[in-house]
Formats: sequence, C-alpha cells, structure tokens
Amino acid sequence: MSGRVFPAFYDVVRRIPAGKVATYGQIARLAGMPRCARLVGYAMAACQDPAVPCHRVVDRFGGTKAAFDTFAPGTQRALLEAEGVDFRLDGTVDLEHCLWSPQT
DNA sequence: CCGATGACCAAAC
DNA sequence: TGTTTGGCCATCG
Repeated sequence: MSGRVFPAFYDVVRRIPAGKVATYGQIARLAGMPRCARLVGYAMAACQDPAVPCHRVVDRFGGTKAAFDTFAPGTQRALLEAEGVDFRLDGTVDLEHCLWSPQT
C-alpha cells in the first residue's frame, strides 16, 4: 500500500497558507505530475490525514464541491470563509483573489 | 483476486 | 475554434 505520490500531494496541500486555495492541477503540477490531478482529488477524498487541509483544495473553477462526503455539506465553504477566503455569488471561490501561488 | 471508477486537468484532433 | 481522449494511483465491489 505504500503510496507513491499521495504523500507528495499531501505535502503540497500542507503548504497552502490559510486564506488561500489551490487547484488540483496546481497541486499535481507541483507534485511533479501535471496529469495526475485525478489522483489529487482521490487523495483528498481519502484525506485521512488531518494535517492536510483538503478543504483548501478546489477544482479549476473554484467549485468547493459542497456535495462532499468527507465533510458535511457546506462545511468546506464555512472553513474557507473562516480563513478569509472570498466567495462569489455562485458559491465558488474567487480564484483571482484567493488562488494560492506556489512561491508564497 | 481482478476490474472499474474516481473531488480532475491538459493536450490533441 | 470546440470537443474528445488520455493519464495517473488508490480504493471499492
């Protein structure tokens, strides 16, 4: 079961500062697998590690995927709002304003 | 044990 | 220019 890349994803997600969000593609890219965004989503789905702020991970459109099973519906958005993340009227994260940059 | 799918994104045709 | 397939690892049935 030795995960090969999941730990790498967790490491990247852990780097995300509060008040910021990252996309699956970015994390996958930083992990060295630009085409493994799917794995990132699955890794977050299996986020058994509390040190991994999977709630700071959103899709490329900023959709927080409220229909998420890991947390109660709407919990993810509440966590992000609590961290200072701005949300749009449609309930998506303002990536233009809160998208995390790999350098910071 | 094996097959299929999955919180996705990007390149190719 | 838009639409479709590909790709990767782990977990579920």
